[in-house]
Amino acid sequence: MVKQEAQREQTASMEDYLEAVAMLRGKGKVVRVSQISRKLKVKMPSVTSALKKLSEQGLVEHEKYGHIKLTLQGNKVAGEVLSRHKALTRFLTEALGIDKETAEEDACKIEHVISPLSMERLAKFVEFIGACPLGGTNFPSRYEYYLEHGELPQDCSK
Amino acid sequence: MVKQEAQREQTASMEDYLEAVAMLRGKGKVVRVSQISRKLKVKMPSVTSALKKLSEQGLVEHEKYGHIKLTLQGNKVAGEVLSRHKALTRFLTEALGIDKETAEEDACKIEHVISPLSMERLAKFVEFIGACPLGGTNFPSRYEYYLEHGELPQDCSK
DNA sequence: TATAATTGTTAGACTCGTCTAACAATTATA
DNA sequence: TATAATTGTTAGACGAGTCTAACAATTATA
Repeated sequence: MVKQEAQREQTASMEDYLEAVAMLRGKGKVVRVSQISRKLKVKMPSVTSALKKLSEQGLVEHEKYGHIKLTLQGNKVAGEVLSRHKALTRFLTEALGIDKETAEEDACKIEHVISPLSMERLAKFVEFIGACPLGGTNFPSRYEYYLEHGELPQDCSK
Repeated sequence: MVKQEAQREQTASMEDYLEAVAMLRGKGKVVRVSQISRKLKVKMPSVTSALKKLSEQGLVEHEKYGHIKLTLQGNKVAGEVLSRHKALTRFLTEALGIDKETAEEDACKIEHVISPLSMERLAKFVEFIGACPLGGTNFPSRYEYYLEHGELPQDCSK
């Protein structure tokens, strides 16, 4: 059995690059340095150098002038970042009523610094107010109920 | 009339130093390099060098081996950071039920990256769920009402 | 008060992530 | 296919922020 590459914590920047690759790959086609550059608003040499670093860490496959893809490991990390991103965006738009663009920008920053606990609670919070428009009194206690039991209190109006 | 020093955007680090000075000053006494060092978990030379930079920007007064205090300008910036910090902490503890320690840590990070719009909405959100425990149906529309009119809908149960 | 302990500063190294300038490869097109 | 346009890479500079090591000032104490 081969020893697993140690799972390193990534910096905000490196998480951004991984996330960008995942997002661009989503939109069909091959991922290009120029696209990442545009998306992250950095110059191409910055992308090249980031990809080199991520390759060395086994998170990305990238050969000169060639295709860019995430390894299994890289995919995992990117997926985690992406899921934080999505939950944050939902919270900002759906709970706080922030416009899509600002929400995306904020999510892009906060996703790198928020703790797992807060992240999890935030996601549950979004689920909760989506599912339970908070009929009846005492919102906090209903939310607590949801947190504890994992399901909505009986008297949630739809 | 003397030309005002241009208001510079601060980095997360510099905001941390300003905030630390404001917080430590709050706890009575004179602010010391060693305290800031402990609070921010950096070595003393890092503090010295940050204070030098902030002095040059007119945000802090600090002479060698001497006292450390915020200028009017510095006080303003620190106050803004601090208020974001407090609102975020309240949200995390009161709305999401996060423990104080985690909430503080997260607030310390998020305060540097969140947009003014999201910040304002978050603060209002905390106010809202504090004031209005969300009796009646349809939480989002009530929150909208609050955002638009600046006061609670009539049928908020206390 | 002499000495030890603490606190603070300076100098300089290092990492990270960005950039520009120059060049190389690839792709599109005249 | 020759040439132009685009895309990508390399090399090296730079700013920000941290650190360690060495030294200096201040404060506490024997």
